[in-house]
Amino acid sequence: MERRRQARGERRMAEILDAAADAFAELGYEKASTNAIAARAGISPGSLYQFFPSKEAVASALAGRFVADMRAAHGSAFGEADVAGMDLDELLDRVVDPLVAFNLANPGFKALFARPDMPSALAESSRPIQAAMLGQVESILDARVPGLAPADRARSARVLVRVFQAMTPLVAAAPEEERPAEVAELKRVLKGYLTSLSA
Amino acid sequence: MERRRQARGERRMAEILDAAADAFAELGYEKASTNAIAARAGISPGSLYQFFPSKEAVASALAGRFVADMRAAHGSAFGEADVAGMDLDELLDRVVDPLVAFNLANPGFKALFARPDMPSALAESSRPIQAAMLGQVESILDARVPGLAPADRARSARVLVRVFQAMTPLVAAAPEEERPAEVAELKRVLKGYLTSLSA
DNA sequence: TGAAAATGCGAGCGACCGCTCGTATTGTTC
DNA sequence: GAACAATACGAGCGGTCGCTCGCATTTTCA
Repeated sequence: MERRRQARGERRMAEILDAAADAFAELGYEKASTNAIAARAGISPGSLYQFFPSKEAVASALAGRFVADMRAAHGSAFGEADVAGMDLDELLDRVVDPLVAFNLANPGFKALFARPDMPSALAESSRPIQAAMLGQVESILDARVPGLAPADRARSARVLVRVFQAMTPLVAAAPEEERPAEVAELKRVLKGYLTSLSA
Repeated sequence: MERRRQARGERRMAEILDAAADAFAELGYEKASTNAIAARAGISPGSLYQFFPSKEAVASALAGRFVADMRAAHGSAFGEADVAGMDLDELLDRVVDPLVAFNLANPGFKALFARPDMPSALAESSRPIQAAMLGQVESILDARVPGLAPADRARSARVLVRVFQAMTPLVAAAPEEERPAEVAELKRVLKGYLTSLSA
């Protein structure tokens, strides 16, 4: 079902995803109309549909690109060093800072991944990264809190991811000089919870 | 600008708010159309607009009713007893349990309050709820952590409310037998953060 | 009892949505 | 350069949305 793409077409697709990320960030998924996305990309509505069969497909492709970008930029920082022995503050710095930076650098990201009411195909696209993040967090938990039962570990991982997702918009919305303080609070929440788990 | 209402009109307004709460809970704010709300209330679209000038006004009135209901049901538990001297676990029980119960008993509530990404129109309508919650939490913080600077206190209140908002859907989505465990995790997060603030 | 006010109706307006289609242009292949 | 695929256009389709308006019915009150 794949059609032959020209180099120009590949470029167009990237431009469309850029425009979609912009529009999603500024307007949210629902209010970012396909015509508006096309206009931001400097093309006609019809041209958008030369490359993506639906609005959902655009979002899905954008989600895929976010996943790839995140893996490329920060994937290694997640699970490589000796998590078990590291100072808790340092561990939090190593995990939280790159993720916060990615969220700030990609404002459209949260519109696609931090939503409770997502279109089904969109939820499907975001499942890999959700699962990956949960898995990484679970492996960290496994190293830091060895006595945890699997069900409790899974639940705690969900809690940690959820707290991060909830706090990130607070960080992004804060004026720039307030951000370090907001990030510190995010880490404080996570640290308090992790400390409580170890006790 | 107020018009004279008959008793029937007051009843209708309550029915419309009931229908709106239903529709918001089931469909979310955006997809709950005013015609659908009117249909659920058993009236015509025109009749709905006899009582509310816009969809946002319906949401705003519903938010107001939620605040009143919450105050009536659990308001006393929030700020009356000696918050300062109370055991932290007991304080959390007294604050969290009624709020969780209210959320579970009023499924439409989370569409107005516990939604991480709030459209601007909705944000305005739900501000009374947010303001009420922040104020209560700030007064508790004032009693429990007296050394906190006003700006830090406000920030911490935002963090606590945000965490609660983020965790509540997790509680609501969990199967009934899992809920106590999820609530316990919610309290654990809040306790860890509060403990960290006092240190 | 009769006029005025409040309540009730529902077809439909104007705006916008995701998306299509006929057609024109550009690029590739031989 | 001819044949064909890929790219580009934009008016407009079918549909939904929040909301209106002309008009019928019920209630209030003098």
